[in-house]
Amino acid sequence: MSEDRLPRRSCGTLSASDAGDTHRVCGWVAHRRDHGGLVFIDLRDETGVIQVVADPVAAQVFEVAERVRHEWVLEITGTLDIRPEGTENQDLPTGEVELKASSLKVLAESETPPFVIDDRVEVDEALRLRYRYLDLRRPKMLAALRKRASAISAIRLAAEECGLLEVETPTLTRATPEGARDYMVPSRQHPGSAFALAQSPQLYKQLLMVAGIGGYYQITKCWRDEDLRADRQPEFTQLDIELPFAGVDDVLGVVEATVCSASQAIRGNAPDRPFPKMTWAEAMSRFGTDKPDLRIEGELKDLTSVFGGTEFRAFSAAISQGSRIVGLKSKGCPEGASRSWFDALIARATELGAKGLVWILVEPGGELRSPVAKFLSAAELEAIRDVLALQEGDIAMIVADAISVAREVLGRLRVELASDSTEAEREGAGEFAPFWVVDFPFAEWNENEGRLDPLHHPFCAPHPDDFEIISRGSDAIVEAGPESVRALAYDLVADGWELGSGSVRIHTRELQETVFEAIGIDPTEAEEKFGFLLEAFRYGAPPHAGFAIGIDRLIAVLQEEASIREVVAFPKTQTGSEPMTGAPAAIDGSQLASLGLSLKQSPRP
RNA sequence: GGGGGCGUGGUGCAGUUUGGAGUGCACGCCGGCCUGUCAAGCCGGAGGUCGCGGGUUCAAAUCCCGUCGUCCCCGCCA
Repeated sequence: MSEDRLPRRSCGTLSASDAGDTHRVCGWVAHRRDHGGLVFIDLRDETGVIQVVADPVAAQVFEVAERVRHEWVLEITGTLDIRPEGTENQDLPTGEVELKASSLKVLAESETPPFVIDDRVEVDEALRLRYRYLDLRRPKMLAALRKRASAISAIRLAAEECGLLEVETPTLTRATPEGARDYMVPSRQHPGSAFALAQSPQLYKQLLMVAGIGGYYQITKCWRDEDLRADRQPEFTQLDIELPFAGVDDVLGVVEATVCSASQAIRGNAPDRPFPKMTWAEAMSRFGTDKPDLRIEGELKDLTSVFGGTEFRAFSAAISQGSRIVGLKSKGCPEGASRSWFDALIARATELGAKGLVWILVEPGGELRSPVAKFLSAAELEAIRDVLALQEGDIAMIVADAISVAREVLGRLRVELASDSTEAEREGAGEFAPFWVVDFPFAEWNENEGRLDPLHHPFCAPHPDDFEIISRGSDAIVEAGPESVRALAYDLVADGWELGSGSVRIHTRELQETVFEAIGIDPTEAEEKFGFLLEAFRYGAPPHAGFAIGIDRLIAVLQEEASIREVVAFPKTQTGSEPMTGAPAAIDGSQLASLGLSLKQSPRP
């Protein structure tokens, strides 16, 4: 309005200490309450909401105030008053004061939005993504973006305090032969050739170690053309770290520093360091998964010894075939102890690959109820109660199967049953308690291909204690049992999420070639695919180790969101499309021509 | 590639099991009243291709087949 106008004040920052002065605010109409003779407007900007009062005494202001609608953009100047006694709003940070408008200018009108911009209104996610700019206008979403930014800023600071140098690596790179499918980028200058969008900076960061970088980090986008989940987007952000002359604990220390700084930024507190460690073997045996959710009560227990001399045929037969009997306690069942609930539980176990499932319910008074109770001796039942620490209302689930199957099935049920109950009922809900899973197996048997695959990637160093086995090749690994042959590889886990993984790397050509051989990559193939890395190792590569954290996941977990889409400004749907822009879109004919491409299949209309 | 959930005025739902007139609830929207509200309140009103296509039937939001979108999961994600 006036030429020498006041500086813009943020709506959410006005307080009693600003009262009595004239202020100028700009923002969106969050709500309007028209009392006929008095109009209240809640004006929202990125910092919060301030109540504006339009009084008929200021006729011009009042006339406009009666006309404005949701989401109109206004510039308002007025005096900040302490609210009349009894009209303060405790629920609003600015609830002690209100702006008495002396000037009200409409900067932009708005059509009625497709949904109300309010944290409390639930909207279909497809619609939110279609109008993401309106979705992001919701205070909760803006706060999520702000928390994300502050966490990333804190991470950079922590990384730099650890002496790391941020180095950018190419995102247009060469397709990696293994791992995820690549997003391909055809090149106009090289018809018939294409770049791949980087799945991770893995090889580049190792080359930076050879280059002599004292310690590297990068916060960067990575791309993987795989099917999506709540915790997976086709493009995601990774905190990538690599240290020269470093061992496992050096890396874990740096990662802990960055994770704690992110936690401090978002939650205002950080977990104790060092984070607890658990071996992969322990995670599998106690929880049936390599990313256990420790908030859930109940662990897997091996009950095989309990049934050494059992009369129960299903168990005795299983044991004689080398199967194990594994049990798991669950805290009650959500729908009471109905027969149909247990039937569904058994059906689910079968679906997950078990041959069957035995359940035992502890009834009020302590009696054990089970369809197979009559086949089990009193001593066996009491041993189950004892080993699983069963209490009234608990359910014991018992699976007799190959150890890997029994663990897999019970590990899944453990998580699925917990997600049926509410968050509040979970042990330790709300805590951020990350921990390390260390000593991952070096490789796993690929049933389909009939060969060993690296569990992490082919650049992980073997565990020194298992090096001898690996050096004798794939047959020796298979003979020893792939699960027992370890790599110096580790994951960071929290709340059942894999937040990141890393390893000590191989840094000599000789060992790298040995490892390639052990996992079935022959020298010709190795030369073609990773020749540049092997070549670099000829010129003095330092021992090095590193880690990569999924930033989207870390931030989602820190904000206790179930999906990373809640902490990504413009995420894609589960089918990898973007409802707002319509991406991906058909390729224009002239673009195809300039790339030297033709299509075999027309895109769907 | 596979399993499951959802799709009904602008939004969120109920209705679908057991076919019978587009029936209902809350919010939003439009109009009116209203000077202390704060997701204001009261009164009135408008607004529908029940995702789309096909089938069964005298009759389909409802049953069947197909398809699209979306969410969760399996496979996949070194």
